[in-house]
Amino acid sequence: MDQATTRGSLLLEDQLCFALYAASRSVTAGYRPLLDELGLTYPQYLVMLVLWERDQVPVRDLGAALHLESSTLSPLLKRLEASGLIRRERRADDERSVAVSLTQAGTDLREKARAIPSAIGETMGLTPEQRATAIHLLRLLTANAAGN
Amino acid sequence: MDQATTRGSLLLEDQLCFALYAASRSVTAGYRPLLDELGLTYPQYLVMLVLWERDQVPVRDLGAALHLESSTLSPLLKRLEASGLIRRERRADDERSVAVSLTQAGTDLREKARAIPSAIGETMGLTPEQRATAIHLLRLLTANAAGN
DNA sequence: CCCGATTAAGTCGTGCACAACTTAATCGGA
DNA sequence: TCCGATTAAGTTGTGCACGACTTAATCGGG
Repeated sequence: MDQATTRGSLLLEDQLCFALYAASRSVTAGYRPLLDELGLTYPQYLVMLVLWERDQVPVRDLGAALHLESSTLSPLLKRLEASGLIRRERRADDERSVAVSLTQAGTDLREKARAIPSAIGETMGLTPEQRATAIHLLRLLTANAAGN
Repeated sequence: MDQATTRGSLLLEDQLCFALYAASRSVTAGYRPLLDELGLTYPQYLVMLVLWERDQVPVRDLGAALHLESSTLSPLLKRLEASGLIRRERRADDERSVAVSLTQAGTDLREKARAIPSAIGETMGLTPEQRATAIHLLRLLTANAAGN
């Protein structure tokens, strides 16, 4: 590692932040052709992942799981509802809260999505060890930046 | 590593892609208060980084450096021009190309930006070794996903 | 019991990000 | 030389992402 990486360099190529930004967009671009076949965008896919794990999720919990604001989720969920994959209903016990649940079409889509993680894992081309290291470091980054 | 990480799990928490997505947004959020003081957004800051390295850059080269389409850069550059930091001029030798250059204000902003990388490095809180590993893995990911 | 504080969801405005397309200039082989 | 192909930049439309704000429901101390 040269000295430029250890201090106030303004060189683009030195920046972890840029590597992160580029990698994130590159990976979501890799998902696009696969998700197009399911009629989903990448953030919509993430919402579906949460719902396939646990149905009947309040918008609040979706936001907590995905680190997204209600101002991002509300329109996104409207689009998922319009495409027939989810339902949104006010909870009877707390009228402030809206529970998101899967329709039959949303439940069925899970099977078509099963092939995606391994297909993506393929294009990412990391060894399991590299993958584990990457996840570890990214979680560190997320926690540190957020916990500021 | 449990077996869920090695195959078709649809669990959100297993996904490298989500860790990447969350970390990227988390880090750019960390930049926001610092960049607000310079009147820049994060992608605008990346453009300025390129220009501080090398002035008189064609839009095409900016796109190549940042992996961005002209449809993203054109409006962004208009906003930077409107805020007085850059100039855009058609090249005389090739009228298709537009060269982007710094104004005096754009050049001066560099000094105010010098403190940013170390401040961010602080909030990221990785050791130099972790940082190098992260950059290495992210570049691998970017190259593999793009080279598909 | 009530009212100020908190909480959940949503609206609005701005700025990316990208696909599909358009416009205009340059290139290059027949 | 000329014209079809390529290239550079920009336009348009859709969908995030987020800050600032609004609306409505619930909470909780006096």
